[in-house]
Amino acid sequence: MLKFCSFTAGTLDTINWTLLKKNHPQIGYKTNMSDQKRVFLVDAFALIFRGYYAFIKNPQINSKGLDTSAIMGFMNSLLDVIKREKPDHLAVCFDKGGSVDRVEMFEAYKANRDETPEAIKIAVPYIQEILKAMHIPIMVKAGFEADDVIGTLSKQAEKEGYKTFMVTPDKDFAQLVSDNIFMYKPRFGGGYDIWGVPEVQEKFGVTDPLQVIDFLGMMGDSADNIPGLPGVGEKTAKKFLTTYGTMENLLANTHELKGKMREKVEAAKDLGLLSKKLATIMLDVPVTFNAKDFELDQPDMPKVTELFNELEFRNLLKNFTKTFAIDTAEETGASKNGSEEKIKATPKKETLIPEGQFDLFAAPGTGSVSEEEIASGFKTISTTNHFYQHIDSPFARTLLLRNLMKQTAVCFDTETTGLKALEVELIGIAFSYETGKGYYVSFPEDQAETQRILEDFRPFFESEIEKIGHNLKYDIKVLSTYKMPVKGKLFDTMIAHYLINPDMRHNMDVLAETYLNYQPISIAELIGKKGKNQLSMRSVPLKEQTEYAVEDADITFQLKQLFTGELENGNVTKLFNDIELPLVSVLTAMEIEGINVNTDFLKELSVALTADIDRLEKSIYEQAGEEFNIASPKQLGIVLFEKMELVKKPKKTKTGQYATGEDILSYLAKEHDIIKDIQEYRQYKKLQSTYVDALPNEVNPKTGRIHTQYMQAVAATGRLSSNNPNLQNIPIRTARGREVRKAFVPRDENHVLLAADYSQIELRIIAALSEEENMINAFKNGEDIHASTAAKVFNVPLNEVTRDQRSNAKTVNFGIVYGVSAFGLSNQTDLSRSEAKELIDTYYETYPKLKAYMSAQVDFAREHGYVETVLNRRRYLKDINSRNAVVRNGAERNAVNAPIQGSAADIIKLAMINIQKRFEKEGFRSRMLLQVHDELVFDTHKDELEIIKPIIKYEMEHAFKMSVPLDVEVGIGENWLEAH
DNA sequence: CTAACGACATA
DNA sequence: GTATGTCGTTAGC
Repeated sequence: MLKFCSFTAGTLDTINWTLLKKNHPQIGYKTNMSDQKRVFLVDAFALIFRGYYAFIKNPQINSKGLDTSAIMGFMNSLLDVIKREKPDHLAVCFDKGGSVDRVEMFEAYKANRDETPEAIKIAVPYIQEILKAMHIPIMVKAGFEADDVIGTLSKQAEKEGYKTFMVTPDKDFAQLVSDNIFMYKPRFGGGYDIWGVPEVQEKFGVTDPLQVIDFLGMMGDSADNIPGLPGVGEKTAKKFLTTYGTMENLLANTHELKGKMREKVEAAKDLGLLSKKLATIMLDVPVTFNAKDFELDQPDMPKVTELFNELEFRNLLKNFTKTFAIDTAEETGASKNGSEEKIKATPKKETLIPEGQFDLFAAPGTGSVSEEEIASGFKTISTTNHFYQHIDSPFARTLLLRNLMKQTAVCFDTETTGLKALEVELIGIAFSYETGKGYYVSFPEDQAETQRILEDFRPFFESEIEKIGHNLKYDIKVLSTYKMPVKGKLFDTMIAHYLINPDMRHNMDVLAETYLNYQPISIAELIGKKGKNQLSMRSVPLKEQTEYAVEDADITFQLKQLFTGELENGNVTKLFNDIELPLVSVLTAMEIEGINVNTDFLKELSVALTADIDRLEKSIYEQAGEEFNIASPKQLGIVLFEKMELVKKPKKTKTGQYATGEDILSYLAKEHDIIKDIQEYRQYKKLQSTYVDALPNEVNPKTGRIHTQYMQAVAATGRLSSNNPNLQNIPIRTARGREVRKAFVPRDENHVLLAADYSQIELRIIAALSEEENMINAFKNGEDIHASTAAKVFNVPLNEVTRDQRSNAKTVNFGIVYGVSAFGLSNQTDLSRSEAKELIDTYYETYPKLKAYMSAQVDFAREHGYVETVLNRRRYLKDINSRNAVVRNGAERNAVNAPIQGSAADIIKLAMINIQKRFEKEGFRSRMLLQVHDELVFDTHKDELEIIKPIIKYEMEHAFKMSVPLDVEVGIGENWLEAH
């Protein structure tokens, strides 16, 4: 068999040169400029870690629950190198047992690194298996780090006349760079940078790459725990290097330094020399560069295929086979270059649309795969044939509408001037109803004209045609400000994916990359990063607006086709169609409605709070004997525990600060009166900053009301969440906090606020699901469940239950829902650890079926990899079979909690949909305003009060039938607090 | 200017 | 022990 390296130099030159020019016009290198032989040494762990963290927000979990992120990341990088470079010599270097020498020198060396993530640990054996199958040599030397192995091999290869490329993102390697040794730094998402001597000189401000060692020694490296010189960072290190050249020279001339810096550096001379040693890559590892061993050979295709299949690396396998296929083709002379081969695989269609010509009926072409795609692994707009048309004349709009009306399903996506749906202006709407094809209708700044153009499309929006979108709630809200209703069935790809995998993120960019292997134009590229200097979409040229907007609609349209099947696979189609999609409309209506807030009242409240805060501040300063920032946990910790020495052994947080949380302070309250003041101060500060002062700023100037946003695809259990502002965490527990609720008032004097609460819904659900008769009967008899539990657990008559007993029973009842542990319970109550354990044991004896149910949930999760709610909403628990007990226990608590919290969420969502339906059917003037997990709040017209009250109660109590009755308490008042 | 952290508000 | 979101401080870019 021939090898990769058997191509003619000419062909390779051409390909690589084009790639390089495309990605790095500033770099003059090619990896194979001369006839010199090339060897690539790959730093395995660095690439594995990098790959793992690249996927951290979106871990790659295969159907067996294996986290393959690290393997995938590494293989992508490796394959990318092979594909680009066709190296003739290549080896992959691993660490084994860390560096014996360095640890001898400095005990803390790499000591404070976090525990290696599980996914990385399991990755190594897989990767080594794959490498073996690919016939790629693996270099490991026990007691040495990969750095040292690579360093030694590079220098040996250089002597033998090779050009060496060290494939690693780790800047430490810069010290090895020479005329024949280069760093080859893979970039995220494909591409790479090559650092030769000039690059190293520039990046580190050195004349000789060896000075990189001095540089690292001076500034230190927290990842490797190289201490460095105190007070010396990047800037100072560069300055020193320019002046002194080396660490030794600096240390010999410290008398030239000034002030504090001189003191610090002089005191740390030994540390400096040690740091330099630690940063030095060893060049005398007992390994030998034997060119023959490193020659790249043909992979064992069946074996690699088997491994990739096992890991479910479908795209990677395709990619791998493709790389390999080109090579054989070239060897046999069947094809001269890669792109020709690709074109054959996906022939171009005949339909060519002349630039600028208006053609609504054109079929999209199919693209060839370009070098850029090979580079990043993702398709992009420039590698994909597409037909995106800007629509800007009345005639074109007429034609577009005519075509839209012929469809059964159309995807649309609005472009606007910002993120607040109810305050933005419409800039454009993209439509797509066919893969690779779409249209962009743009709107002028003149709002009257915008309204007129939009009216052209009213027949479409009001039609029964299915509307596809990504986060449709946003688009519908924007259109509502132009009085344009959106009717017909909806399909929201964001919500579809939320049901397919609730633990993932659902931005369209991620979905496009994951499901379509396609990287969309990034919004940041178009209008800049958010925050400062971000441009409006209006400032983007229409041509680019069209490409960006229609691409989104096109992708969304394609995702819908895929997700229809995925929903079916997850058995959540019904949940999607019957609950989540109808809920989109309900939430849209609630958000548009908003709630009335008495800002004058809040202003008064703020004044009162300020007075109290000032008083407490003075008192605290006096008792502490100094002024400091009480809001800074860091400063507060020092005052309490170093200056005042309130306690012998203070608790520390994970970052080494003194812990000053509420639980610690309550415990300390008996030690000193200052604690009480601090607790009060904290409470009032929180109230003022988060609620009293913040809420008035959230009032929409047009409506005079507060419009929260409900996030429907965030909480992994199926709950909603609320933000901008969060109205699901308005205070209620403390007297002072409760005042804030008085600010939430009815829309006018003809209305009152109505609040309807499920009583103990989660406990009722767990009672019903577990079929625990003892608990079910207590609910059926309308007993106080916590008192009833106390009576049973402490074996006393119901009417003799003490307050403490009830309180402890209540804590256990809640704990059960969260997945109790004795440790957690004893923290929450004044019980000791063993008392807590005893209480839990008795509890399980009292309610034996509860225990059985919980175990059954865990078993189910272990077997199927997920748990589900009463409406089949799934939560996947990848860690349920983890060997790490802490991680596994966490997953087990989720297995118990998710179905309960999630079923409660399902039930209130059902109730909301049914209530909204009846409101619309009967034409009530009352409105549903807020949802707070187990509570709904309404603006109720006084005339409708008596009709609506029983309707709400009935719909909530009968939303879902269980063996336990649901109970809803309804309250009415002139503000939210009164309504409770 | 941004991100991480600690603290704390709710169900 | 579950699920969230927001604020002020602080460290790092």
